[in-house]
Amino acid sequence: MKKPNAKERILETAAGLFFQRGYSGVGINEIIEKAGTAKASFYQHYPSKESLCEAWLKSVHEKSEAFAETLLGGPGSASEKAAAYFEHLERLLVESGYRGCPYSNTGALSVEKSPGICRQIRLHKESTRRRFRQIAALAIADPAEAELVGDTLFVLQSGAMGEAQNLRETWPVEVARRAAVALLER
Amino acid sequence: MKKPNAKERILETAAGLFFQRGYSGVGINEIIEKAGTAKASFYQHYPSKESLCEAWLKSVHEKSEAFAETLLGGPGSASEKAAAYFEHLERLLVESGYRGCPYSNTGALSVEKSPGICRQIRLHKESTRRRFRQIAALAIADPAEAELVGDTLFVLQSGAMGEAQNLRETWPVEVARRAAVALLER
DNA sequence: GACTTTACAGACAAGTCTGTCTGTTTATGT
DNA sequence: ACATAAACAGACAGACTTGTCTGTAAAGTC
Repeated sequence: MKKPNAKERILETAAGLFFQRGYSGVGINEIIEKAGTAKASFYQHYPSKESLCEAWLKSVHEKSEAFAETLLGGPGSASEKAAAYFEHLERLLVESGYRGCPYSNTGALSVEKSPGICRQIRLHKESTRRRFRQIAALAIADPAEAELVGDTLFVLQSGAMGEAQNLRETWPVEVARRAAVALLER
Repeated sequence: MKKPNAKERILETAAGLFFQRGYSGVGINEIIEKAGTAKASFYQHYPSKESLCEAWLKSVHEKSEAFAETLLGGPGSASEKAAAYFEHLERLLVESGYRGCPYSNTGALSVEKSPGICRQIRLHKESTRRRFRQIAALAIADPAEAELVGDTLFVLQSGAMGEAQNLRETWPVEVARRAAVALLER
C-alpha cells in the first residue's frame, strides 16, 4: 500500500471511477485530483484519456483472465464451473452496485471510439467466449455442439449482466446460471 | 412528410441521433440544427435534454409494443414467434450498423441518470420480459416453468443484442435464436 | 385590423471538458 | 555535493456543453 508511483495511482483511481460512473462520466481533472497527482504528471504517463481507458480495460482483462484460469484449472464438472462463474458474477454485481460489464458499458458509447478501445473490447469478449467454449467442451463430446453451447453460455452471461444492471436486480444472473447448468447437464 | 411541427421534427431528429451515437454523444445544438428549429423553440417544447430523452425512449417503446402485439396476435407456434422475433432483431441490428438496444445503451451511462429515464428503461425491460413469458406460456404448460423459460429468452435476447453490438457480428443473435427455439420445442 | 400563438435567429452566461504550458520542488544515483 | 529525473502546482487555451434571454417574423383567430 502506502505510495505506489503516480502512474499506478492514476490507473487505480481511474479504474474505480471508470467502473463506477463510466468512461464518459469521469474527467481527467477528477481523476488526478483523487489520485493526488498533477495534470502534467498524468500527461507524462498517458498521452490521452483514451490511452488511460485502454490501460484500464487491459488491467481488468488481466484480472479476469487470472480468475478464469484458476476456475478452469481447478476441480469440478463443467456445470459446476459454470455455476461458480455465474455466482462470482453475481457477487461482483452486488458489490459494485449493479455496474455491469465494464467492456459493454464502454462499448455502448458512441461508434467513434478510438480503435484501441474497440480492440480491447473485442479481445476481452473473444477471450471470454473462448473460455465458455472450453467449459462446454468438458461436458460435450461433439465439438460443433460444444462450440454452440459455449457461445450460448457466453450470450447468457452477457445478457444476465446487462439486464441485472438495467433492472438493478439479480434474477437475470440466476436465470442465466440455471439455463447454463441445464445446457451442460443435458 | 413535408413539414411536421417543430416538436415532432425535434423528436424524430433526436431519435435518429440518440440511437446512432448515444444520448451523451449528441448535443442540443446539433439536434436543433439538424431539425431546423431554433433553440428557443426546443426549450418551449422540452424543458431539458433529459425530458427529450424520455420522450424518445417512450416513442421507441410504443413502436416496439406495436411490433410485439402483431407478432403475438398472429399465427404460428411459440418457437416460430420467438424465431421471428430474433430474426427481426437481427435485421434491425444490421440496418442500424450494430447499434444494439437503445435502452441498454442509455442505461450503461452513469448511475446518476434522471429518475424519469431510469423509469422508462425499467418499463420497457419489464414489458419485454412479460412478452417473452407470454410466448413461453404458449408452449409450456407448467406456469413456473414457463416463467423461467420466458426469463431465459429475455436474457438471451439481451445478451445477443449487446454482444452483436460489441463484436459487430450477427452470430450472437443466431446463437440466441437457436437456444430459444430449443427451449421452446423441448 | 388587432391579438395571440408559434416559431424564428442568435447572442450570451456559466460551466464543462481535454490537453499544453511554465516553473518549482522533491527524490535518487553517482 | 551535484546532476538528473520525476512529480509537483496551477494557470491557460480553445472547444465544447446546457440552458436563458432578447427581439423579430409569420401564422391563425376574434
